[in-house]
Amino acid sequence: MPELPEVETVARGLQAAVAGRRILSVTLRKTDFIDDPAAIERELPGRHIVRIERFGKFMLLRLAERVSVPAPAPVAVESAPARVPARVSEALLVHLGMTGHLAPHLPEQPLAKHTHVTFTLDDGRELRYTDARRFGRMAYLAGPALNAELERFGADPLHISAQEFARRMHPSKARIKALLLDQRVLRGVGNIYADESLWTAKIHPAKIGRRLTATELEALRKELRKILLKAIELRGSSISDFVDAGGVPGDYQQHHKVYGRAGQACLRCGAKIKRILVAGRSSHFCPNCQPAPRGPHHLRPRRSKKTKRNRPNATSKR
DNA sequence: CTCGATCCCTGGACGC
DNA sequence: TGCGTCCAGGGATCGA
Repeated sequence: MPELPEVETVARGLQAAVAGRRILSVTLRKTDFIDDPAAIERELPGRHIVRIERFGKFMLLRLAERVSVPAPAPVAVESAPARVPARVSEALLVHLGMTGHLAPHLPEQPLAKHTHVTFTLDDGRELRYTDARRFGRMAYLAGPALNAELERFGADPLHISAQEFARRMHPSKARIKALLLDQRVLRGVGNIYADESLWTAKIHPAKIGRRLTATELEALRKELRKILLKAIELRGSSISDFVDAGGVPGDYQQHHKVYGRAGQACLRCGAKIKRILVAGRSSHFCPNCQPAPRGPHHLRPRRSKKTKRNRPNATSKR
């Protein structure tokens, strides 16, 4: 369930483990979660991984500029400025989706099931990406395309100011849960931390953004930040199979107050925690501490759907 | 603009 | 033990 704290945990692990390494070669297997597989095969071999950053739920593996043999200038023009190569920022974007893992391995370690990408590193190890459900995403992006991609996303919830938070949340007619999950508004919040922060701030998930008071908005911003920082400290929540880059699970799931506790007693007031669908996601809340907004349309029970699926194996673009 | 619905995908839980 | 069904959810997309 990689959300901001889990991705931060993995990014820190990778920063310690593989920053500075050079990629020697790339092996792709299933590629339907990769924007442009050929670009990865073409651009990554030979490149240094300068550092690993988190951007929302993405990891950015920043790549060093390609070492090019400087062609001697045929004519030295005395007044010409020194030829400075244009700095083009380049990165490999990795989104872990629901079940993605990116971690270094020794080459003799057997390939885990669903290993779709292997980067051979210059110290002999392999950086492997596995993702059973392939809800993740991988893309090589450079220059304007990289900037354009990053600009699609909203503010980092760890660093957003009170004013900016209110500016993004308050005018909206959307439900607060939908706003928290909308990566164009805030980048990095997913279902777990949305529910946890709404419970702590005592706000009903179906409340409309513009109906939140200034006090509620600020409580929400502060609680969200506090919860995310605590979760980072505990290396994330391991509720399915999340592990960090070293294979270690996180501990924050021990601290969940509402997520996954439907039917159990609210830890504040003892009322029974409910679960409803808001913005298409199961949302856990205390009906007593987080009173429903006015109107009958806020308390739909979760539907039980039945769907069928059939789909041949894909091995191309998205 | 915002909504729900639908799809993608697989492993795990559960009922029989 | 095995099979069918449901469910998890981030994100894209589509029509209302």
